[in-house]
Amino acid sequence: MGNKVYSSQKEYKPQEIEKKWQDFWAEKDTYKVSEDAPGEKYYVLEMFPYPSGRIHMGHVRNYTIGDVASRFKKARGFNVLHPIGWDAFGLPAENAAIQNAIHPSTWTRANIEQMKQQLMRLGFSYDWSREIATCDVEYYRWEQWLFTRLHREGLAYRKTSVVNWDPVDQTVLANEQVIDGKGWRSGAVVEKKEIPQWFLRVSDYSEELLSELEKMQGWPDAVKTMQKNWIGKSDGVEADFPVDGGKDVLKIFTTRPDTIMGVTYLALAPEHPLTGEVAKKNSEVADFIAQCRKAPVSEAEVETMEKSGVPLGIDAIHPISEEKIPVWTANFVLMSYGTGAVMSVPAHDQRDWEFAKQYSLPIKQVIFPGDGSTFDIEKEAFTEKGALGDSGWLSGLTSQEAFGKIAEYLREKSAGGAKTNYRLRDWGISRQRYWGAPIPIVYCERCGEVPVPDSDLPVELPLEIDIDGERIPALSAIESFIATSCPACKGPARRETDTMDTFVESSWYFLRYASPDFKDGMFEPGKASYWLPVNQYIGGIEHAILHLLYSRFFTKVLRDIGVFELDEPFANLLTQGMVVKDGAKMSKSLGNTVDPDDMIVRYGADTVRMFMLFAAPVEKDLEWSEQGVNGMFRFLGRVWRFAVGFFAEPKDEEQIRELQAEGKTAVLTAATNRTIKKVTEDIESFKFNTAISAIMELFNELSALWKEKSVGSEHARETLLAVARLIYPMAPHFAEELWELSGESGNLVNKEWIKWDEGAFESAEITIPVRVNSRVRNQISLSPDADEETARKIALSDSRVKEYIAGRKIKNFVYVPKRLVDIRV
RNA sequence: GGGCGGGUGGCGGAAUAGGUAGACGCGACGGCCUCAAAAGCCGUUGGGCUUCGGCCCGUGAGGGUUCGAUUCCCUCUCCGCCCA
Repeated sequence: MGNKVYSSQKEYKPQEIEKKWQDFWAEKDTYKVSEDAPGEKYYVLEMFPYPSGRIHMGHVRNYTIGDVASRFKKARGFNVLHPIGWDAFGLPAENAAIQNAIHPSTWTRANIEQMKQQLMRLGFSYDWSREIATCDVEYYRWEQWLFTRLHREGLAYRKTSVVNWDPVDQTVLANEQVIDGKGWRSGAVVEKKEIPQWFLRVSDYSEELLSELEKMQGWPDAVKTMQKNWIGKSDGVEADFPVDGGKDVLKIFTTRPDTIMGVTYLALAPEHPLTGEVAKKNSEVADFIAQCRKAPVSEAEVETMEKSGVPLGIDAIHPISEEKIPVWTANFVLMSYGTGAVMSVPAHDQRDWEFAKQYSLPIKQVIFPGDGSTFDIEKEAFTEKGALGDSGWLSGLTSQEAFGKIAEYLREKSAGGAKTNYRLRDWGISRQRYWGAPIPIVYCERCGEVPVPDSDLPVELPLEIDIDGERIPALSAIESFIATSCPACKGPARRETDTMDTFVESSWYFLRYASPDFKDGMFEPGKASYWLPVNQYIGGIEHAILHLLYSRFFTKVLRDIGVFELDEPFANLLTQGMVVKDGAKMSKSLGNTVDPDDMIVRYGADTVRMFMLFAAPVEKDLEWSEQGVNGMFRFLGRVWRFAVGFFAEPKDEEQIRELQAEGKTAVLTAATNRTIKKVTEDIESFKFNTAISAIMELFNELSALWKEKSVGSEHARETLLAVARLIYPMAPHFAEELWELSGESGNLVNKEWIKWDEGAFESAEITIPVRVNSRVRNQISLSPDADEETARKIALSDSRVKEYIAGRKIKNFVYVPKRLVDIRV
């Protein structure tokens, strides 16, 4: 480049420098990568953004972390893939369309353009040639293709199910989109509704999704625990309770089969088919069902709400005692978990106990404390395990023994047996919204549901539509879209009008980056094999469960249907903390957001990046502080002015001479090498805050030694260049400019990582403290490998140490090499 | 109710195979520069005492192990997140 126009600038002007380097990088296609480059591959990925309009500080933090990792790995010799794209389908685009009479596509594309410019202004090292947007037809067509394969394999199926229905947004909500019984966006009270929906059979993978977690060393324990709890494996027993005088059999699942002799009633979910059957003749039951329809459906809320129920007026036969057990329906039983029917044992389950007390149902104790003590069952349920009593032939067994015996007995009787249950449910992917990928299914009166054949894909989302938010599903308004012919019989048919959950797009985008323009499939297998798995994935903890679990599921499904051989998509995962201000997460509703662009204009991207990395450890929440940002700007300014002065001005005669003999050259060299080692190790392990403080310390030392003229210019230069190279992954524009100012050849972006010399800081003498009775009394100098005898001699001859020993007898002497001496008298 | 994480100066945070607590930065205070301000520069900054040499206390509370505990163990307490 040779453009030294800025070297005359005494003041640090990040805006000019940053523009210059961003243009340079773009012009040279610096970050474009291919599979045939030298070096081991390394795939760094940050969770792609939803194009909401503008980048927020959470993005800046996320992408800065990824950028440092990416630049660092590249300098370390890896062939680094660092892509970005857009999670471009979703409800906000549609809401914006309704409010502002703008098409979701137009709105989304404009946002992408704006946010892309913002990302570029932050100097991120993305390979923009791989940019994808999930609303591109060429993207979602492959998702549709996959859907038809899943359909063929029976992994995508349609069933009627109870859903959380948001009456304002007119859409189905996932459980986690229901907060306190209200829609997360609309705030409307959520209702229950039964509609046919498409599901993906995630539950088939429960066991593998769970057991693989054990092997995933590169994931935080917190995330693994959350997924484990979400999958919710429980070992128990399934038992059949035939309905008295009928053909129906009620299947129940319990993790406490040992309490089965204490069952005093059964409880069915209000949505259970038998409950519905009874309701036809029993208005009390019918009223109860209607009432429950308005109640919350999430497990957390079911737990805290008031329990209620009504008897169905029928009995079931206990599979072991053959006694008649009354059947109730109760609001705390979920149709979506287990079988929608539970056996109630008030004596040994607190919830059943409370329900029994409320409705004066019998409480029968069958488990007794193992130590022979007594327990007052009238006060609360006895929920611990123990010994069985009052249980017929099972009496005397321990809870543990009874588990196996009962499972075996039921199996022999063909009335149940041991069973493993998972809390994880199949993934409902139908959304009644417009702005999403159409589900590629055609309904034919003769042939039923028919997947769209490959030759007819993609099923393009029609762009001519008036979105008013009234018509739900939105696509049902477009007759030209719906009306089609059956791919099988060519007869008249109608298209599915639901679109897919946007989590479907984000479950495989990391594969598409390997070959974003591939025309013959989701991705080019050879390229994907080269790049995958993602070596380092970075994103918010809020995606710990759904996104990460679905992506793992997709990866396994692709493997099992023979598309791509991979078990787990993300080798290492980093979950960064939130950006908070005044103690709360930055959000528009709280009005505590800070616009990254404002900060870039005022301080420059390098300062913002550095502040983000410095202010808190990556996994913790980061408290935004403009004063902190300013502090970082001041630091960069100090380095800048020092460097400009150093490189531009003639060196003082005295400092041009090397000052090895009488100066502090060795001290500076040692500090430089020690810092290179520390920063390297810190960046490797994502400890950016301490990496930056180490760089600051080194610079402070350089600056002080230079000012007091105790180091020569050659050594000062060495340290200054080290500072530039160490700071490069975090503040790349700044570092490149310093490098250019120095007159060194090339650019840091192509330069390999700086090495250190261990010998430079293993000095001949070190200083360690001497403590007397646990108080530091003085420092002594000795060789790092001095033995205890030597250390003792030196320590005891120290005058201050002597003073504190004061002739007393030494009771204990401890010497920890390189650490300290501790004397007890 | 369960699981996970955490409590260190006025603030963000350093330091844990047990070994000089408070690195680095923010803020604050004092000074220099300036007509003034901004920027910049220099110095002080955990608390209490001090004969200015230092001394004592101090990492949520209490106890334990140890020559030595922010770090390990036990009890308690408070906060955050996830799940129920």
